[in-house]
Amino acid sequence: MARTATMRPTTYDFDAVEQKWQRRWEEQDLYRVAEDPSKPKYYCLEMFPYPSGKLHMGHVRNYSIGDVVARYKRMRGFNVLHPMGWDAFGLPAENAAIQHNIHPSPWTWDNIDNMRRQLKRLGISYDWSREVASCHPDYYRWTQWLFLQFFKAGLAYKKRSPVNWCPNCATVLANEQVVQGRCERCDTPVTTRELEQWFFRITQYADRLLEDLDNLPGWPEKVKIMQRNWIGKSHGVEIRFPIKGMDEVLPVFTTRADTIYGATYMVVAPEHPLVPRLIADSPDRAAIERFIEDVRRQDEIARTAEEGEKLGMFTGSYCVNPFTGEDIPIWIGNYVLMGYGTGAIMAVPAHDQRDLDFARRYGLPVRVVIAPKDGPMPDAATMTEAFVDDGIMVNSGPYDGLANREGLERIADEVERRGIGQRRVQYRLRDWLISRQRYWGCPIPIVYCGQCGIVPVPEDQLPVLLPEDVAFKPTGQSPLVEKEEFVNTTCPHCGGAARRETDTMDTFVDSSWYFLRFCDPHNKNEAFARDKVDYWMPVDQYIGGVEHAILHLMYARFFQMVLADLGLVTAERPFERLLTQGMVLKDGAKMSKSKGNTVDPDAIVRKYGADTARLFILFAAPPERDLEWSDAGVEGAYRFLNRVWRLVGDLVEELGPLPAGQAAPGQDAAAEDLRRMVHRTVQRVTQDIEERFHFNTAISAIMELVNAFYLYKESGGPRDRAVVAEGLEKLVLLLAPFAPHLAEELWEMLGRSGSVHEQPWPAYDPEAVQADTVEIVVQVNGRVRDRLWVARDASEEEVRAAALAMPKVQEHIGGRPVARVVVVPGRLVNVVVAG
RNA sequence: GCCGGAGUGGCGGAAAGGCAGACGCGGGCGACUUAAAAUCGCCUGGGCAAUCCCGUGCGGGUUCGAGUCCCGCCUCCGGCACCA
Repeated sequence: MARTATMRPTTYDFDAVEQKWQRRWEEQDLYRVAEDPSKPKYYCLEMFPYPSGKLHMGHVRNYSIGDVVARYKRMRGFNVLHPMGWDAFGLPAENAAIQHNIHPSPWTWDNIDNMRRQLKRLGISYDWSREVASCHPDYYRWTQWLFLQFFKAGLAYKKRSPVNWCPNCATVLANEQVVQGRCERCDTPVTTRELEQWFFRITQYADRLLEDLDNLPGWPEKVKIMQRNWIGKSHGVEIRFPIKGMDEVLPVFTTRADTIYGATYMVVAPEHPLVPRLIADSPDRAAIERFIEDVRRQDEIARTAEEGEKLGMFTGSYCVNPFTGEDIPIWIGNYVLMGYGTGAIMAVPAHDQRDLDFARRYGLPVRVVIAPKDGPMPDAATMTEAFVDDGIMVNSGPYDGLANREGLERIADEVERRGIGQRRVQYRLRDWLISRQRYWGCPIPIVYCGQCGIVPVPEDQLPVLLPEDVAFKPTGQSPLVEKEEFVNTTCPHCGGAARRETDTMDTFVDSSWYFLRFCDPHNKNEAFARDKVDYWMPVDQYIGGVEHAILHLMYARFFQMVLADLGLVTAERPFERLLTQGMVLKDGAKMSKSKGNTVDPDAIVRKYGADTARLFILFAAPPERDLEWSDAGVEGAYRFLNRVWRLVGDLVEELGPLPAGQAAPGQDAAAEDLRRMVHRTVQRVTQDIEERFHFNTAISAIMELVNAFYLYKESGGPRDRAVVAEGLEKLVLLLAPFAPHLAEELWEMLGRSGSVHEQPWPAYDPEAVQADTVEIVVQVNGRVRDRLWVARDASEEEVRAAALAMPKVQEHIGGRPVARVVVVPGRLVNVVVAG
C-alpha cells in the first residue's frame, strides 16, 4: 500500500532488540521471585545441565520449552520459580585434567561461565540469583550433610562388593564407563574385584517407590513402566533343599514352585558362599576353581555379548528334592547371578529356556511336568523350546491334573506347612552404590579410626573440602589417595590418628536434591529452610530428556521420600508433572560430535537471533516427539517474526496510537471476521498450552492470525481502529512466551508501558468466537458431495431438509430410498441410502 | 527375547470417530522492480482434465462414517536384557 511507510526496513535488528530487552530485564530483576503466600505458586524446572562447556540443541530445546511454561504461568498470575544451576561434578572434568593438564575446577568454572552467557543470550527467564553449582562447597557441604542424615537413619552403609576393575588403569570403573566389557578409555577387558563400597539402602523403599508411581498421573506412562520394570517386583517362594551328606540347606528362589517335580538339577552362582564346601570332595576341584576364576574374569564381557553362552560344571554334591525325594546334582553355572534371589536356582529345563539350553549342553535330564491345555505334549527327549505357558500339572504326584496356577499355591502352602521355606517377594532393584574412586566429586564425610572404626564427620566440621592443589597423573587413580594432608586426619571421636574416606559420591547424589536447594539457595545454616521448601515444593512441571527416566528420576523420588520420612520436607513426591522431551535429530540421527551433524546454537543465534531459534524449535514438533533440524525451517521462523514486526509497525504507523482494551463487534464484515479470528486464536493458543503443551499448534494458530491480519490490511478497506488495536494487543501477548524479546519490542511499539511479561494472559469472549452461520458438510453414504451454509442455531430438521433439497445430493441418491439421515449439529449431514 | 513409541504429500508436521494433509518448508505463477533480492498475493497429494476415482505401513473387522476404535501382521526408533 502506498500510504504505508516506505522507508522502514523489512527486517528488524534482532541483535539490538534482544540485547536491549535482556539488559532491561536484568536491570529490573524481572524474573526474581520470593515466597508470596498471597499468590498461587508455580515451580517450573528444567533438568540442570552438566557444564560440558557449550550448549547443544537439546539444551536449547529443553530450556525453550521450560521458558514457555514459566512465562505463560507468570502471565496467568502465578508466582513462578524458574531457577537454573549446574550439575558440576563428574568425570569429563577429570578427563580434561589428564588430557589438557588443566585442573577440573577452573575447567568447570570456565565452562559454567560460557554456558551461563549462552543461556542469558537465549533470554530464558531464570531467576539467576538462585543459581547453584553442585561442585561449590556451599552446595556440597549440604550434600555431605544429607549423606550423614542417611547414615544416621541406617540408610547409608558400607559393604564389600564386586566392582568393575580395569587392570591397565588400575582403577574402578562405573558401569557407564564399561563399553562392551572393555574400559572406555584404554579398551582393556574389564574384570571384577571386591572392594569396600558405600551404598544407599534404596531397596528398603522398593515397594513404596513402586506403589507411589500410581500417584503420579502427571508423568508419562512410558517412564512409569520403565521404573516399574527396573524395580522388578516378583512374587515367589523360597525353598530350602537339604544338601546330601552335609548339615546344610541350599535355599532357592522360584516364581514357578508349580514346576518343582520337574527340577532335575540345581545351579549355584560361581560366587555362592557354599561353593568351597560343595566342591571340597570333587576330584575336579582344581578345574572347577579355574572355571570360577574364568567366569569371574570374563563376567563383564560375557554379560554384554549377546546371548552369552551358558557354561557350568558339576560340583560333585547333591541335594534332595523335598517333594520327590530324589537326589539331584548341584552345578555351578555362569548364568545364575549372586545378586538376585538366593544366588541359587532349581533348574526345570522343560519349563525354562535357560535351564533347557544348559541341560542340552551338558546332557542333563528333562522332565515335563506341565502339559499344554490344548495341543500336543512336548517331548522331553527332543524339545528345544521350553514350555513356559500355563497348563495342567503332570508327573507331579498328588498335584496331577491341577491347573498349574492352583498347584503353585498348593505347593507353596505345603512348603510353608513343612517349614522348608516360605512365600516371599523379590525385587530386581539393588541398593544404590554411591562410592566412586574419583577426585572430582563430593567427598564422603567419613573417617576411619583404628580404635572407633567408621566415624561420621561431625556436622559442624562440614564441609569436608576437596583439596584443590592436587596433581593429575594418568594413573587412573584418584589424586585424593596420595594427598597425605587430606587422607591423614584425627578421629572426631577419640582424637587419635585416622584416615579419611578417599572415595567421592556418585554425581547422581548431587542431583537428587538440587530442586530443594533452589528453594533456599543461600542458606548458610541449613540445606534448606523447611518453610521455603514447603512453599515451593513440589516442582509443578519438570522437563528434561528421557535418558533420565530411570536413574535420576528414581533417585530423586527416593531422596524426597526419605527426607519426608525424616521430617525435613512435607511433600513426598518431588515432581508433580513430568515432560520428557524428544531428541534433536539431524538427517534422521541424533546430533553428536562423533557423527559430525551438530548445529551450534551460538551460530544460529548470531545469524537469526534467540527468538527465531526458540520459535523454530518449538514449532517444528510437539515437545515429546523427536525433532528434525531444518535450516530452511529456521529461515521460515525468522521470516514469520519479521512478518509480525512489519504488521505491527505498518499498522501503528498508519493508524497512530491505538486504544487499549476490548473491542466492540466490528464495524463491517471484514472487521468482524478479523475480530472473531482474534478471539478464536486466543482460545486455541490457550488450550494448546494449557491442556496439551502442544506449542507447535499454538504457534501455527498465531501464524494463521497473522495471515488473517495481512488479508485485512492488504485489502485496503476501511479500518476498524478498535478491532485492530485489540487484535494487535492480543497477538503480541500470545507471542510473548514464544518470542519474548520481539514481544517486548512490539508492546512498546503499540505504545504500551511495562513489560509485556507482566501483563495478564489475554482473555477471549466466547460470544465473539461464534460465527452467525456455519458450514455443514453434506455426505451421501459417507462421501462428501456438497456443502451447506446454515444459521448457527438451525434446528436438526432444518438442516436435514436443506441438505436433502440440494441437487447434488438428489443426484447421488439417484431415486433410491433414504434409509437414514445422520445430522451432527454444526458439522455435517450424512444421507444413507441402500445399495 | 521382553517392554514402550512411531509409520500420513517432495520434507517437518495438523486432524482427541465427522471435509485427510491446518501451519511451515520446498516448488510454481503473478504483483512491485530497469533487474535481482526482499516483500505482498494466488496455486501446489496422485490419477494429463473432471462435478469422477484413488489415497494415512499391510490384511481383516466394528460403525451411517475410521488416520483415529478392535483383531492379526510388517518396518523403523528407544529402553531393559541370563532377574529364576
